[in-house]
Amino acid sequence: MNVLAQTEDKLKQTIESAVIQAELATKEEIPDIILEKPKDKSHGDFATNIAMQLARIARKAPRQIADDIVNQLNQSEASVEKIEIAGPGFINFFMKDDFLGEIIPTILKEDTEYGKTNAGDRKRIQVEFVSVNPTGDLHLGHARGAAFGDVLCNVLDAAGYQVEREYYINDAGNQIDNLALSVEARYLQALGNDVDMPEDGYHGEDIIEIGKQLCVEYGDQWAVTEREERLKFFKEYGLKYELGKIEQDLAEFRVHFDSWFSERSLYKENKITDALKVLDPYMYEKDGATWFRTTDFGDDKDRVLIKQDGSYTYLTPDIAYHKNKLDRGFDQIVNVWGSDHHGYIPRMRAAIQGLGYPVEKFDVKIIQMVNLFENGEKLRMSKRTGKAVALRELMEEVGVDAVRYYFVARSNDSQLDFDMDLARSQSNDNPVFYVQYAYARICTMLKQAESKGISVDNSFDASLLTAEKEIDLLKKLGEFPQVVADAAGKHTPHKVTQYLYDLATLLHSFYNAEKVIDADHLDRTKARIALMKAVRITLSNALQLIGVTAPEKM
RNA sequence: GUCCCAGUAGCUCAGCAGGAUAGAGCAACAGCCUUCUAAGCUGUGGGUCGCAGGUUCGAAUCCUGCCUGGGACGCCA
Repeated sequence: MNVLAQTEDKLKQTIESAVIQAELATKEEIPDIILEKPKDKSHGDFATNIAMQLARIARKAPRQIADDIVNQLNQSEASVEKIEIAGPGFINFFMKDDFLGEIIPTILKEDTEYGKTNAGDRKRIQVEFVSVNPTGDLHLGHARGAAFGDVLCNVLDAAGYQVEREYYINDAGNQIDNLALSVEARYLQALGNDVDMPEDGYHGEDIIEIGKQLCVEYGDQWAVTEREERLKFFKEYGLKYELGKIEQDLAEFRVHFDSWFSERSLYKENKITDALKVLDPYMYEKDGATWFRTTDFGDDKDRVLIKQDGSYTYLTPDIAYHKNKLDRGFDQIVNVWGSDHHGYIPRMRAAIQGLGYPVEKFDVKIIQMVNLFENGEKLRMSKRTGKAVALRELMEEVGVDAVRYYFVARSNDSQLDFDMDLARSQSNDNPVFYVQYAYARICTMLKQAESKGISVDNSFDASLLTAEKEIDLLKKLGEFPQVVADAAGKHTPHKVTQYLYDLATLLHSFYNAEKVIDADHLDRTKARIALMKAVRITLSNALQLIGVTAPEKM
């Protein structure tokens, strides 16, 4: 249940009927009533700009309209304590604090469910993310996409969407052939031969490792085998090795998928030719290749589907893949892509439309670059040079909690500077510790209470929570379900991180201002313990959403 | 040349389906531990919201142009 939202809905309805009763507008004319939480506490708990919006319709001065509304408003029905008209015509509402009394019991009752809503209306949404080619290690940029996608899914799930997480495996096509050739070269090198890497080869350490491993397992067996057969085997071997490593790294990063979709299955099940049949009206032959007229759908140039040599471009199976996704009946499919793929969006949008699907179902989240800093200097990362900073390295260096926190703390379309030293530091500079410390602090207090024989059951008198810091905490706690729903609806998981930080700040501030355990005021102690339990639950649920641990002791 | 993202305090970033005096952290400065963990708290200073127009009662937020930084513009993936 969402206590705050209920209060808000009630208020909106009351305002609307006041507007109608004051004959300022008819029911059809009234714009959506917008209630905002003013930044400044002196502007009340909620404010609305409805009087300004009605100025044109009612043909009156906004402040006069505001007066009329206030005169018609049934205050007690909406639990309003006080109303003020301010500025150009804002109506500020100061709510009775009694609704706050419901917050703690709600949280204690809902426990791990607190924060969940049905805002998403059970809509089916699929999020495809990471989908890294199985040709090398996951690096920084992938990790950011992984963290973003994972938290987005968590948030969507909590907001009542039916979420499916999918990883698209590029296990067909050129890059996999290159993998086989690279493995071959490293294998032969491991046997002591002087062989050059292929031009488009993968130079990562991992391929060297595969070469050595093959050498240990098979000796020179594959060197004397016919090349075609050798490459076929190396392809499968390399694929399995790389994919295994990716899956393992992701698991350690606390990222799991509901399905791993193989590009090869598209070939096997003729999905590509099926898709091409549908696109046929938009296809034409030129220069010995087959083109897709994406310009019909706003792309800046047409795209090749079938190359001169008869093979598909990368786009072609990807179109079939997206057709397959949409055929599965999702209300929305979300793709999380690195910023270097943003130019790919127009042609995929064209494909969606060419396939006959509404383009609104297709959404892409672009993840901007990550710049890594250590000792004040920028570290380069490049898969080709083999000097990539791998996710694995990062997890070992700074820990999963810090990496995940930093990666979801920022909006996906801002570039991110990741400071290794800061993420590693166990100091108050580090927001991860700051938030976790709030949780640990509460755990300590509750243990303390128990050891002093103070019962921590759920009976308490909410009316004893009247200190300013207590009211602030209660209001913040009440916002949580809306924060989650908002993060889900706007695809902005970083709002959860922000909320966590704010809640932790209020907790620390409260902690320094008020004493929780006080043998001389047992009733107040019990009320504060209940408050602490509610904060603990909310912190824990929020941390769970971003996939960061909640330590009981630090 | 075209397209995408960013430009907000010294630094890193929120805020951007228009709203009141633009926020946070770090850094700087000044305080707070005989009291539940000082990995904390309290306070002070710090801004032409890249620039210029436009729309509006009202613009950091919307529109246009320009500037700067990053990225993308393959019959690569």
